[in-house]
Amino acid sequence: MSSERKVRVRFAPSPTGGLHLGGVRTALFNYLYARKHQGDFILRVEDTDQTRFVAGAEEYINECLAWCGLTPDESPLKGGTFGPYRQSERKPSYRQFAEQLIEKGYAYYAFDTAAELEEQRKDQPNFRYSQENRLNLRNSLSLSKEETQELLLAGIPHTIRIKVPTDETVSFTDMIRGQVSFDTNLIDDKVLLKADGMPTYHLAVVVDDKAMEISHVFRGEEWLPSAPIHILLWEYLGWNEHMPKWAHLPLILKPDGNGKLSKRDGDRLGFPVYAMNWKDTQSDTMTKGFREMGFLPEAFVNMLGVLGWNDGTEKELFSLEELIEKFSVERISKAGAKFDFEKAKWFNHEWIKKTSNEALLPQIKDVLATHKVENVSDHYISEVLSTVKERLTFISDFWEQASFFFVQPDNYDLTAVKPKWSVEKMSFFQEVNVEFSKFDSWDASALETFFKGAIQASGMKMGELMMPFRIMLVGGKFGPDVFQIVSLLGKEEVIARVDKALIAFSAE
RNA sequence: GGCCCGUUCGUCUAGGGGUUAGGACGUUAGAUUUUCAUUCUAGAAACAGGGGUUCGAUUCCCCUACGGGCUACCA
Repeated sequence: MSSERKVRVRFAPSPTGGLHLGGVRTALFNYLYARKHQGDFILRVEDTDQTRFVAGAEEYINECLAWCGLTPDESPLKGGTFGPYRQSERKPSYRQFAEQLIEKGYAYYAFDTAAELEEQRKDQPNFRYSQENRLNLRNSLSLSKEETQELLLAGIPHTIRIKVPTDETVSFTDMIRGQVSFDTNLIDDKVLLKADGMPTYHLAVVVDDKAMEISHVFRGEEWLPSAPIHILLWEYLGWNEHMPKWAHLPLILKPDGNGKLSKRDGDRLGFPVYAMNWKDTQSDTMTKGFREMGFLPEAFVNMLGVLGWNDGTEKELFSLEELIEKFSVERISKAGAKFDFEKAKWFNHEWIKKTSNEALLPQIKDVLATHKVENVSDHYISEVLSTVKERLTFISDFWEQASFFFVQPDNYDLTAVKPKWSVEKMSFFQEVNVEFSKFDSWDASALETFFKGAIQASGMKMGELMMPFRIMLVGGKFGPDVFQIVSLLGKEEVIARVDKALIAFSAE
């Protein structure tokens, strides 16, 4: 948080509830650019539209960013020298700028009510409030000065609209797309200040970005069509030399059909779309998040970082620090990217493998706790984790992959044992169990040698006894190497499990 | 409808006037693991179409098609 910094970048979500993948990626690219250039990363909340404001959303956004490691230097909760960081708290300043534009002839009062305009649109589907028809509508351009004053003094509700010029071209350089041009005749006179005195996004971003000395704007491609409005505003307000550089990020698209990825797609296709669980108190619905699903923040950030960006090499696994180091705007692709949950899972798998047991331990303990497993030593959990780590896609898979290390199997896959079960096998295991009890050092390879030797001595086949042994220990045909399991479980436990299973196997 | 942006394997992408068009996810087949998963190896799989420019175009230009976005007193 230092105002001398040249690069100041902001992430400005609207607190409608939940933080979408696309939102996090926008935040990430903002963050990467800021850090890459030793600049500031700012969180501003755009809550001008009260009807869409959701309580608790601000804290939620903060938590999401913190989880991803994208902690803002300035934010509504943290403060900073350019506050306030909530748009709704900046209300007084907006009107002043809108009126300044009117004085300069770049904007005007419009008295048409929402209902009247609605009526117009009914008749003409292509209706636009623009230079073509603004003189036929009720505003300070078509009305006389006196009439306008009268209406204003009478307190008639009105908006302030930008007066878009005729026959001009607005062009600008987008850091991702290059030169982009718009014909002003095709741009409508957007509302700048609403009848309730609140600014629209168009006025607010420009005023706020100027006030907060924002140097670079990274936002979704959906904002490209309104960029000319913003550029006009920067010029009209006389701030041309402070205008930020623009970068319109490609969108994240639905995996199957067409269109932007939405919350509904996640529900429909069975994957999260929000960074963290979001509980909508109004509808009392819970939307699942990546965090709660068992994603590591490193994997989540990595996945988003390379969705529409790469460093030009074949490297795909990046930590946040590496992303900062390698990041360059020029390498952001122009086309939208369909979200692929399979690949997202792969990233998580890779990151689980990369992460140390110590770092994973707290989350593993949480998983165990949900299954009422407590009072297990960290050392033991860590040992178990080492044996099953590479089998995990999500942290929550730990239970499925390793529950038998903590609780005895209750059910056995008897169909795999029973048909070939025999008195010989029964007595083999009884004898082996006796031998087990005589072991002093409980070492995996020594046990393996012993067990295999015993099988040979019995004259039975290896496979006929290995499989039942496995099932005795874990309950089914799965899991890591048998003797690794044996050694981890410990002498007492193995003997107990064999005894227990023997009863189950011989029962009818 | 209008405007803007885009288009390389199914998906994410690398590449770039002359390449066997590379990688990853997924998929298929083998190997390993006397289980399952992992892992390893191999395979199938792409330059939207049509015109130019050029000795040569997937790469540059134009058109078409397709996809996406925007077209609110939402952001």
